[in-house]
Amino acid sequence: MALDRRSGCPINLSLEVFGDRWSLIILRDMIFGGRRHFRELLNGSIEGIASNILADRLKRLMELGMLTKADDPSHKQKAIYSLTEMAITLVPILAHLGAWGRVWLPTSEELSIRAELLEQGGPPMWEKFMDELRHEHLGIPLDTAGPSVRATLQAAYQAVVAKKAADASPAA
Amino acid sequence: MALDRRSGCPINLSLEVFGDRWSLIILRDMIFGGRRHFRELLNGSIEGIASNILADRLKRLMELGMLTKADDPSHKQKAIYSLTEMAITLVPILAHLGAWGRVWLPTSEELSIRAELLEQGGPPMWEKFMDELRHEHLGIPLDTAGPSVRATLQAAYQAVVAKKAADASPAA
DNA sequence: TCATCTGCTTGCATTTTGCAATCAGTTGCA
DNA sequence: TGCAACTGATTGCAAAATGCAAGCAGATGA
Repeated sequence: MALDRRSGCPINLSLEVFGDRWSLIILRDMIFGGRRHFRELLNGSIEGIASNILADRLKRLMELGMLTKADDPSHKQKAIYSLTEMAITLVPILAHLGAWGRVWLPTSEELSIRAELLEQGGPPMWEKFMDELRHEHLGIPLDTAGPSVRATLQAAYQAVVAKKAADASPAA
Repeated sequence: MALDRRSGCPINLSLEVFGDRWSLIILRDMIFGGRRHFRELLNGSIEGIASNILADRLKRLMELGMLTKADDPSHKQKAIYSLTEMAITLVPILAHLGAWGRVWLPTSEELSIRAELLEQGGPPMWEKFMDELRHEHLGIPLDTAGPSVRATLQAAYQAVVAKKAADASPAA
């Protein structure tokens, strides 16, 4: 499935790549959720993607050069999907998208804490995150130390979830 | 037409607002093309939007709070569409989208010059542009002087078109 | 008077989506 | 060895979205 090429406008072409309801959700789950397998993406999706749509989008994203697929040595039927540099450079767009949504839309607190931290971190944090993704997905050596950006975001998410649970049942 | 609310994730909610093939195209034409009327959007769209889709999206964007509609005093049948602050703050996202598309997708030279300038200008230029849009669409006083960002982008576009035409027929 | 323009609707064919069931092969465990 | 669970998908079908062409009533300008 190639691009429609309705026009050569960069915004239009970008929309033709991920201007649908699922492609960016899948990439979001791979980037921020660290998911690499079909089932992880299928069952881990809070939005509830259907398996045929997931299969179709993975195929399409591969054809567009956003993903690659490799055999998982631990299981003959498992496939590992990897982000390409093309997909990794979407991080700033996802950060902006999250920041905008957090301001204007009825987001939930626990799901928007990541967007908030990512916005506060700004371009330096995005760059660090992209380097981590390059390491994970492309095998490029990583020279930064300390906790990963994803782990930091994930910890903040867990903290909000824990706090909300504590608030809901204050009995010790 | 309200949000689906598949989840409270800010990225997901943003996609539910403009994660389709036309909403952002319409906003792009209003923001960068300065279009305010139905027919301008219909006939000026290089991607060729259909009139029923345009009508549906304008209605939806109004319901979502991205646009408002007012009577045009010059013509009893004309309506003027205006961007809200919610839509104006999409400028940085559109800038990133354009920058990403310019790198990774087969854009045309004349249609990507605006994205290039907008990327070079960075956040200061985006802020200036947003102030201009607030002036145009919300009536907020403008204190910056000099040529508008849109005029600058438009002039660059025209220059590329002229250059290409000259290259195609070099005879003086 | 009359062609043109205004925003927008209608009808209909095609495409995309969502949902549930299913598939063939692989694996881990008893 | 047997068998349930898991692997990445595919299939069939209904519902929804999209694309296209035509049309609409009222307003405007010459």
